[in-house]
Amino acid sequence: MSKQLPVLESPTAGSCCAPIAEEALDAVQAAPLAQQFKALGDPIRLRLLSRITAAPGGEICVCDLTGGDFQVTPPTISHHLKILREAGLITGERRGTWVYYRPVTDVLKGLSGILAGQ
Amino acid sequence: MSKQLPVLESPTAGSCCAPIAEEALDAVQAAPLAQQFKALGDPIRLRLLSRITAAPGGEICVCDLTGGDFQVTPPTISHHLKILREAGLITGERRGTWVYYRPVTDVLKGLSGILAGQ
DNA sequence: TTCCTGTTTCGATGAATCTCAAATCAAGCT
DNA sequence: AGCTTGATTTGAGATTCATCGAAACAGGAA
Repeated sequence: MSKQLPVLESPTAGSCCAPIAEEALDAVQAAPLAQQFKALGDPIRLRLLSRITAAPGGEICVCDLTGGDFQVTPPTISHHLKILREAGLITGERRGTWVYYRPVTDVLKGLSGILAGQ
Repeated sequence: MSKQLPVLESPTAGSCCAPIAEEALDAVQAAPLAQQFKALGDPIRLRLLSRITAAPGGEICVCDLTGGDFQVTPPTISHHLKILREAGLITGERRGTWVYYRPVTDVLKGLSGILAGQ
């Protein structure tokens, strides 16, 4: 379910993507964006994404996440990773025993652009 | 409760603010950021913020929000505006009969920078 | 094959959230 | 004062979410 970010076409300045500052969102446009921001709206998920994005090599093993200083059980970690995955913010891949996650930078940059005001 | 965004000092590249790509967030740093992203994680709030940010003159009257095409009652609109307000994303001011809201652009740009990866 | 470690899914529970109707507050007007 | 309009707050109902323990699944090693 790798839902792509519906980057809004900017009718005026055709640089990148229309931020909320230029034109009001309708219900259809707002729904997927809200899902992505909601995925970011949890301290644990924000820290998980932070760890994934800051990881050297652009990816991180789940074992380095569950063993971390998060005060939650592995099932909870997995639950939060799933929400980030379903929002399209990260992707996961199993290689042998371990599962590796990496950020979807295009989606993150898209959200950033929407917030930027340009 | 106009909570300022705790812009993270970047120890390495001292350009603006440390995005999640550079250093992992700890629990203390993540909490206020999560509150702000959570405030964005609702379609109605996203559309409200969009309307506010896109408003000519930089502000908009609540009467132009409640009368809009949102399929919710005025109390619900007011509830969502309060959440955006408490997250520090907008500010409201009463001038006579009507209440006007405007975005807190610094906070929005701060969130954008955190997502941008630089 | 049988174990063992790592990860995800399932089921349940308590907390948080969204929405509305009713009540309350704020400001202007008669 | 009393009345009207606009906006918020309160209280209640229904839904969603976060978290856990237990179970199931995936892959490697003995």
